[in-house]
Amino acid sequence: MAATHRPSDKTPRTERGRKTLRKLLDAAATEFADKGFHEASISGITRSAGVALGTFYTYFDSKDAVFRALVSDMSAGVGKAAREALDPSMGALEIERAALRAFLEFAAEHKEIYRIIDEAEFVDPDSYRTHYETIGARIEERLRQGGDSGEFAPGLGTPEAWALMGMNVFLGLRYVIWGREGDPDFAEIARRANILLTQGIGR
Amino acid sequence: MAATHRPSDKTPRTERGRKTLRKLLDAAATEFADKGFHEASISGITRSAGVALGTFYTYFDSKDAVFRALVSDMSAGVGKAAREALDPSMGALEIERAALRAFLEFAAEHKEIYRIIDEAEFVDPDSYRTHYETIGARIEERLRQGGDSGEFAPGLGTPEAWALMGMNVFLGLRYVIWGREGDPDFAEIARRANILLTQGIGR
DNA sequence: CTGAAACCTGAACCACCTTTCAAGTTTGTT
DNA sequence: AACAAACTTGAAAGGTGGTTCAGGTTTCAG
Repeated sequence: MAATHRPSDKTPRTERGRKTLRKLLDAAATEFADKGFHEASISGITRSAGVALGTFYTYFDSKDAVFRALVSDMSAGVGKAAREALDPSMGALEIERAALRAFLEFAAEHKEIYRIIDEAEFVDPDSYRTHYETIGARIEERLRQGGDSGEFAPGLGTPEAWALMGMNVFLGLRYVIWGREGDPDFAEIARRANILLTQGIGR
Repeated sequence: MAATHRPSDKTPRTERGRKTLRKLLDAAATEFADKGFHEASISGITRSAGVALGTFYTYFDSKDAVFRALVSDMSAGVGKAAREALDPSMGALEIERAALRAFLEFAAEHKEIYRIIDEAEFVDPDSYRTHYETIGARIEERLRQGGDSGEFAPGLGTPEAWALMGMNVFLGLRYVIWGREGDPDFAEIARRANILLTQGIGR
């Protein structure tokens, strides 16, 4: 049990190697997003990468290993996108609205990434949990700062952070992944979520 | 494509048959929860149910079929638990607190159910989507009634319902599935979520 | 230029599992 | 009791696809 996942250094040493590795990672992202982990096949990946089957094992120890590599790449990508959309000069509330909007837009542009991270719950539970715990901690920190600055109520903590994260994820699921004709746009969704956040649903 | 899933009536006609079907469903729930859909095997299910391999196919057309049957069973179970915890005599806000608390308690008692429903996103996307859309519609209806009675703000709709559902699901993930030593209890979580809901996070 | 390391190739190996089926047993009805 | 329908059995068919490997090609430091 408790697979150790030592890196088992397969880092390429030549330019050709780095090119091939990149082709394999890109092909794997598409293949996993299209078919899901189990329906995806190594031979599909290598075919679409334009290399022979055996080449795959020059760079990865297994099908699981390439999936893990992909998840950690992508989880980092989400964090980066969020950081770039936020500006410390904004007010705390404004930050939350911008974060949700950035998240929705990012998800819309990278639906494939989201399917892969979701499937990590089953293929690589540790990365999945780490992914959400990292984001949750970041939100919690923002709530705390908002409390310090007097914009938010004091005493907000983990439960509020996870509630907010869940809100955002489910709004993404409904309006990005399952979006329908006639749905409000992302800015409108972010605005309504923000109202809910400020005032609650009471009258 | 667009698999039709006709029921293909394999309903048992004798007492013995009904017993066997139940044993298979229970065994399947455990097997899928323990190992996930793809690692689970029919032979594992039949072994733990104490019947021969071939018997499985008297009751289900395929591995997918038993999974679908399980998801729809369990989705119904969640709905039933919620309905039983709610009483129309409660106020609208109180209903939301009771609903979250009932949900958390149900999840705690049926962790296996949640892993299975999550995996339906990949194994049987239609059931997965139907599951959340049904619950979302139910929440939306409650919000609307709260609006009519004057307890909630008017004009609450789908976005608010999905936000609330996401809140609940993620609180369940964090405090039920990934609960830690020293976490607040479910009543406390429901209370804090309720405050967030009434007053928002503003001061 | 040259040799060793890095990289590539694809057929074959192999472990695993879903599904089928023909033959036997049990149940319930007439 | 007698018979048909329901149910059970487990061996084996049939497929799939991850992984290995021995031999060939390319790269690059010295």
